[in-house]
Amino acid sequence: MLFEKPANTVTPELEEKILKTWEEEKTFQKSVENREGSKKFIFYEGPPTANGTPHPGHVLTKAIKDLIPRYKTMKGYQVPRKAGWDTHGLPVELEVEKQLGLENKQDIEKYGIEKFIKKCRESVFKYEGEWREMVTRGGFWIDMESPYITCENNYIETVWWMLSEIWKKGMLYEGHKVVPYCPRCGTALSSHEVAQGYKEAEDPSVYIKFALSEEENTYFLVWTTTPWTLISNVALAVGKDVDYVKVKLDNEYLILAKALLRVLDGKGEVVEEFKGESLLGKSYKPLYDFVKPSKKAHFVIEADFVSTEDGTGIVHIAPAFGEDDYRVGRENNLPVIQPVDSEGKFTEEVVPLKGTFVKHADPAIMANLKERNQLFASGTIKHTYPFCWRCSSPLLYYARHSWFVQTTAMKDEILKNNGTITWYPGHIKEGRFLNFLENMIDWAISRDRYWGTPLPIWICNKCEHMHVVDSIATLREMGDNVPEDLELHRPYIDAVKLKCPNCDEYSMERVPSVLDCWFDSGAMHTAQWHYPFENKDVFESNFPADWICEAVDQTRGWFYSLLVTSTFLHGVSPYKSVTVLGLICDKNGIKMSKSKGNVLDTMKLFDTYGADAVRWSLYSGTAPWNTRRFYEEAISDAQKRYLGTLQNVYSFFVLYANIENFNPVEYNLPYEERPEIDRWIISRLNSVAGDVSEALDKYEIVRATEKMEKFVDDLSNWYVRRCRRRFWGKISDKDTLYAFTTLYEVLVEFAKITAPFTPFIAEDIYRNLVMRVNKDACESVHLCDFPEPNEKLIDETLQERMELVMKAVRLGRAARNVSELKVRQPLDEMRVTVANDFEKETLEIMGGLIDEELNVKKVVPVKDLSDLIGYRAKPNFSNIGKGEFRSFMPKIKAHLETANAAIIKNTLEHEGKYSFEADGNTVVLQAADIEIIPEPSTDYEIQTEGTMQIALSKVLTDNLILEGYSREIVNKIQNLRKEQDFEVMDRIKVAYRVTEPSNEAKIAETFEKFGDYIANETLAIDIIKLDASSKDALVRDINGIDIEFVISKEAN
RNA sequence: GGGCCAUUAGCUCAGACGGUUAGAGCGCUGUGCUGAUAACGCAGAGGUCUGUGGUUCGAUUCCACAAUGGCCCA
Repeated sequence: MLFEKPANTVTPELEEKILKTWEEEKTFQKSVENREGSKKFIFYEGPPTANGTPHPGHVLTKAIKDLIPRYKTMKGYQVPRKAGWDTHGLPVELEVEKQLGLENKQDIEKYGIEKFIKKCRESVFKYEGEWREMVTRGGFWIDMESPYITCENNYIETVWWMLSEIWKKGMLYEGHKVVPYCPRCGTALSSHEVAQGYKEAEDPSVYIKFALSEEENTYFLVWTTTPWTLISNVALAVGKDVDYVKVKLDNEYLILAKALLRVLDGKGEVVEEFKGESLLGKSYKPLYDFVKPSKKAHFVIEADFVSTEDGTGIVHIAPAFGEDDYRVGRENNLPVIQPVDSEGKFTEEVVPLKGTFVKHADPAIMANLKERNQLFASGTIKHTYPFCWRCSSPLLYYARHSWFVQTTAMKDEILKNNGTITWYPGHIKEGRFLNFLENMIDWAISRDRYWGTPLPIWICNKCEHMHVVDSIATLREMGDNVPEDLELHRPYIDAVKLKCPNCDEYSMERVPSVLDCWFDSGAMHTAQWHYPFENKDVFESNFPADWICEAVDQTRGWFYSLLVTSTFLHGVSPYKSVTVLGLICDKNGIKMSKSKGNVLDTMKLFDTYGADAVRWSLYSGTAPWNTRRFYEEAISDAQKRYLGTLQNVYSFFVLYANIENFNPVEYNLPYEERPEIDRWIISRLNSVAGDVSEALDKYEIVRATEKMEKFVDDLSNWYVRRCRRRFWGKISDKDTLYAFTTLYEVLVEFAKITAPFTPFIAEDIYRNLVMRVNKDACESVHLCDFPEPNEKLIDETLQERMELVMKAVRLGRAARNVSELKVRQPLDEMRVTVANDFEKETLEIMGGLIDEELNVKKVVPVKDLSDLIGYRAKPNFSNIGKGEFRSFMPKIKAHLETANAAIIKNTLEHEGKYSFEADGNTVVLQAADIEIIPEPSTDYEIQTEGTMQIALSKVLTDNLILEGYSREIVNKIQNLRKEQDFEVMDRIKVAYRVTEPSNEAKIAETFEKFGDYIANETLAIDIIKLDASSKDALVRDINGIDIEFVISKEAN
């Protein structure tokens, strides 16, 4: 056997075998090395974290991130693919805390930071094995032998260098950030954690009166849901353009927004009206003076977030306890009053409430204000409020000390660089991402935690001199006794003291914070190469990335941190284009998540359906950025629809090629000599090669898969189906040789097209069909070039003609279906309307395909089918019954039924009415009085699609009936051969007997006329008629006539 | 509360720079093929293209508003 017989269906075992070959032959490495010196296509791998198991979402990401680089590689680019691991951060710490039974930071410190960090480091690669397995099994090619790892010294050193560069630009500063803070856990929460904890809550809703300093008996009316923050009030904010009113109520004057007068319940009288602008700068008497403000406070400022939706239009500002408050506080140079400790309790400055949890202090504060006549009204409000996802404590927005990168100073640059990025889908660029960038705030990069890149900031404990260390070398230079094998993590690095240039002693200590791990991953464009300490040229030739791809949750994550860090360091975006992937949901559209228990086990899917099927199901169907429903049926569907069909064609080819011992290398047949249908499928192949390239160049993956599925369908269900007989012949026959050659070429080239998508089946086809016969071929399909469409072989006209033929066949099949005439029953003719000479010509040239497929004697092109369509006229009874000729109804009916309906139709169309004589009267009927019903000829079945109409002759002549018997007999004998397990090439003897004597004549005539045909088709060397029933006989129904058959193998 | 996205057949999804009759796969019903065969083909039924307004000769497509769902942010 020249070729190995492929399995009927794709098996996961085959994939395992191919994986082994790739590993042994280092195919992936070669695919990169072979392109040394070629133009590069730069791809950056977003680092996953290996302390969690891979999720179907990761499989989608990996699948897309594998397709494009494979494609680009085959297109001639060199595509290095360095893997990466994200290793720092709170999730790692939480995992370890859980494992050790630690509950909070105090526990960790008690346990010991050094031990804790060691555990974190061990935990980081806990699931690396599962990741590797998923990546390998899926056929995802990425270099996991030399990944970048964010917790390695080299990586950290580059990050330090980046931070010091930012510092040198004066854009690294120390400040406060209002963060959602859990007072019980003693830690700030990330936005992701906060989002998990929103709950419906009931809080106080109070209206407070703030007395103006300059005007007697006049008050600002202010609304708040957090009375405890009033102690920290430093300002009131209004909208500049908002309308405010002064209302006289009893003996007091209240100021509030005009639009919110309703809070007074219609009481009082408006005495003055003005814009918010005129209130700016007015001072008022503070409610409390527990803490003396360090700067000017207690006056009216302007803020853009003041709304007139609720409240009073005057907003109480406490910069320590609100993000907006903090921001306007900075803008207006207001003091921060922070009399609350890290457990959420008032400090001793607030004498009467000292030690009280702030939320519990609300009633006392309200009572106090009421006593002082400063409480206008109070009630409660239901709203959503964030709670700690771990312990359910209400979160406080709390100003914490933090280090910042002043991203706002680079905002214009960052926006400009976003402008250079091509986003897929485009709306992210101008929508979600731009929106996020425009609301940019400075990046709080410090975390008061343990397992992370330590901030390289040292401050002198004597003179507060600050230095940001840019390298290990500097550290050694400035540090005291830095150990040789220094580990750059806490607590080791904390012990390093630097020499203060002012004080001339080792009095500089590192600030205790670690770095936000988003900065780590965002630094990969530079840190993965340990630039600038080494690899200068490598960095330069690998920056920026041509393309990156991650899921939509990275918009505010990696996409942002990459862009920001690169804008600071290199002035440009680190990626030119980015594909944003949608969420993975289950069959019911519910997000797949561990907590919901609806996560599919991808390894199991790989083993059941094969990685190719999983991959194809992820590429096809819907665009990558849409949410994708991922479920088992979708994968088996992809397998059947695409891979199964392709596999079928492939095994069909091998079956017959082996019988004929067809060796493709022995032939080189000119295309122009081949039959039309061969040139057609070759033309289609070349079109598809072009279409797929065009689509992938624009990252339009679904469009590529659509074209490929259509091609495979055409190949199987038209080319192979129509050409089956050709493959049964001998290759000494040219037509058969052409067929083998053509199908061979198509399969080989198509394997290259599908290689980036479904690398396993592609490799199997290629290795079997090419490498077994051609020792000089590339040693893997993945080392081949992607097929370039050969314009000379694309024959648009031919493709158009074939479309027409297929359409006619479709209509013919529909006609047979409707009239219940199976294809085995030969029919006389099919008429096909043609709109022009091109169509007429097409039917003349290619009508043979239609004849055969539909089993009709001839295909006749016609201008129209008018001679086959008649009409029937019928009175519209309800209409006529209402008119003046109602008494003539029986006459009208009789007349319309007998008259020539075509003439009536014509007359109505031209004159709008129709009249005739009845019993000496003229009956005049309007168009609405007559229904014209088209009545096709009973001899033909008519079908229409677009402009094409066909009429299939249904008339069965005696001869056609006999021929029908013969086809049926052949069919039944073939089945018997199969039932009796005869070989395809076995010669047989046939004996038959008609059970009903009255039918004998018909069958005798059939054998007389078509006996040779029957013998030929069934490889029968002898057909005899039996007179008596035989015990071996099997009865078969031949179009209503029972015949007993006895078939036997003829000994050779 | 804000931003973005989606809403097309029973289900999963394409699509149309606005134009005769809006497509595919699955499912369903019918049927065919039987030298690719525990595979496969074909046909049919099935749609007020979420709703309401607007622009237009013409809107499922463009615009506005609304409803529902999703994501992100508060």
